[in-house]
Amino acid sequence: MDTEDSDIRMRLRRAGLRPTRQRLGLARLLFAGPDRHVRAEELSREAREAGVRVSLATVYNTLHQFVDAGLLRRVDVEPGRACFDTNLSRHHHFYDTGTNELIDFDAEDVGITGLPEAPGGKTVERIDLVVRIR
Amino acid sequence: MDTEDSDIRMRLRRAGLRPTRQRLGLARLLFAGPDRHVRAEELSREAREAGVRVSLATVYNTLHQFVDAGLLRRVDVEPGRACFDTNLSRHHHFYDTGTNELIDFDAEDVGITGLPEAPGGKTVERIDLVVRIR
DNA sequence: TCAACAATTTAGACCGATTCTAGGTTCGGA
DNA sequence: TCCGAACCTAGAATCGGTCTAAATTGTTGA
Repeated sequence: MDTEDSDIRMRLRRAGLRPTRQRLGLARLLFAGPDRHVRAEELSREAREAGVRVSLATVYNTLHQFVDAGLLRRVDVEPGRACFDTNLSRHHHFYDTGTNELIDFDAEDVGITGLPEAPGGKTVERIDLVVRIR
Repeated sequence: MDTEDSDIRMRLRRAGLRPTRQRLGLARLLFAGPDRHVRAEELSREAREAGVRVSLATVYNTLHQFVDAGLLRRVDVEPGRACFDTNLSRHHHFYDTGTNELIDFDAEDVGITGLPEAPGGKTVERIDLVVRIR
């Protein structure tokens, strides 16, 4: 898409990131289509298959820059490897401990009561709910 | 402690684990004193300092065996490394994203409503709540 | 008690995921 | 067009963790 493309360019610009060939190629893979969870190695393979020439190091760099820019969210549930989530809305996760699959669910309907104050006068940044299923 | 020691011996026995010098030494480090969070590398260092001769491989093996035996719980919040928790009661965690520190809080007072059904007819194994603070 | 055998431990090799390094490339403004 | 900063890259290095094969140690039954 052309509108999508210039949208991405603008979001990168706003984050102080030059819209390079590599970043645009990866962004297209990430943001075309529905929300998804992806790992670096996997995205690297997809890029290769789609003819986007980009090194693995750049895939890692780009994913982290996108997280810092608020284009992606990082999810830590699996031990020893990072997962990146294109869904930026308030949501939580089911985590299937058998298949290692992550499934989003909307946070709007979820209510959490009885949380204690954050210790040491710290500020709550985010609340992550992981429902482990089997 | 002597009573503590024979208690640990018994719990290991019940789990089908021989109470070896290494396992007893690590168990003493883990379970003497208040509840704690610990990583393998750290426990290995503590053992060395306490004069408990045990290889890093055995520390890893033992931690996993203790988790399987229900003596420890594994916590996954930090990317790329496992943390083990001696607190077996129902509780959740504050996670200080600045210091990487984990702080327990009781789950008894916490209420969670509006959770969707587990997808695919799966069973809910556990619900982990991580309050990220800064 | 002790032989015998399974469980355990170990050093060190190995692994996958990720980061680092150093040098070459490209972008964008003057 | 030229320059400097931002960027990309291959390959080395690192990190947490696992595996392997051989030595050691518990346990058990005679």
